[in-house]
Amino acid sequence: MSSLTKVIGDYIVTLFGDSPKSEIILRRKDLAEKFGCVPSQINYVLRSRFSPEQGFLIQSQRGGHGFIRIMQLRFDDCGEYAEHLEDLVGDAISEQDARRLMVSLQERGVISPRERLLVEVALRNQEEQGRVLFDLPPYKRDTMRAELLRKILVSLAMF
Amino acid sequence: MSSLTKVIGDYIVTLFGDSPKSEIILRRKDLAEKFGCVPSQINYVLRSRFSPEQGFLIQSQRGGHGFIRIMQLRFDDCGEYAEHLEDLVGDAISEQDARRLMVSLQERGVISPRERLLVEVALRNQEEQGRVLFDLPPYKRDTMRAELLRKILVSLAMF
DNA sequence: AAAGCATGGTCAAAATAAGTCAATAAGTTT
DNA sequence: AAACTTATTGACTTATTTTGACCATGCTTT
Repeated sequence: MSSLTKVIGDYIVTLFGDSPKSEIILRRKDLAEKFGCVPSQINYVLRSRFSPEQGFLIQSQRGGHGFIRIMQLRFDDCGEYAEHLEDLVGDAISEQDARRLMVSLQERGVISPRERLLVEVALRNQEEQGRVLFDLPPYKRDTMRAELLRKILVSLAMF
Repeated sequence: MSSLTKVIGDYIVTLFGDSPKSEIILRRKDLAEKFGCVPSQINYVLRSRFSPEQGFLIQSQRGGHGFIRIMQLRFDDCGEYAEHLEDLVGDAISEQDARRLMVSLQERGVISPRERLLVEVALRNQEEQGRVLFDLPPYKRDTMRAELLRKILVSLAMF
């Protein structure tokens, strides 16, 4: 039993396959018509299968000549590496270990210096807000750090 | 199947490309005639595609020998550019506006697609935690989003 | 200086198309 | 079968483009 969501998701994936391009453009209305569903179902498909966490970026425009553009930023066979990274980060990670990991990833060319800077800024920001705004205990901050780091690394796990 | 607005916008961009100058001058009436539209459509193109947020400044003059001058903003040093970015983000920014800004920055080559992906993941993570974990009101989330985005963009601008 | 013509600006309506949200429904897991 | 997760729907909201009527401004010619 295949859900409509899966069918539509698979169809979108084939659109990527047809050309070597890593970007496709759709009309929400047309897609909905093609699969005989309400337009908002397309939003659900996109939200559940083509999120940034899954390596896709979406850009859309409403109104006249509206469109939905989906960009794929990820190789398909990097699942193993992503899993490995998830293991490395784990459920909780200290500030120090996080930094060590980032340094190592940068040295191995997995991420660029700018990307590392970006991640560090994001982590520090979260850390500071957790401490100052919500007075979170250290362990909670470690798990939240791990969560953010995992999401970021998995989404970047390509190349 | 491009909108007229996009066609005209693209045409204007080619005008910049033709000369090394960072400034062009045109006649609203002539442009409207060239593309077979009402003159006010040109105003719409300018408002929607050549705003200060998108790196352009516009001067115009009515009457006899009226004209429209479009200037491309350029920044001489990183600090200035960082300041500009901070202004663009402001104290609070919606999810949509943040995404629009990222798209525009990526299209202008200020950030790479990977960097944009990374920022989106970080923003979405913060958004979700603010909503689910702390039940923050929308405005608070907008200010926190602005804070994170400002930190990230400024740090990248300095790099 | 006034009148007239040549430009550009503003605003709002109409047409079009996408997004959100919450109520159900349908599957899955325990 | 209860609880939980995932999928489906549709009413309502928001955004973009196109068009046109009306307004403002600045040369040019009297």
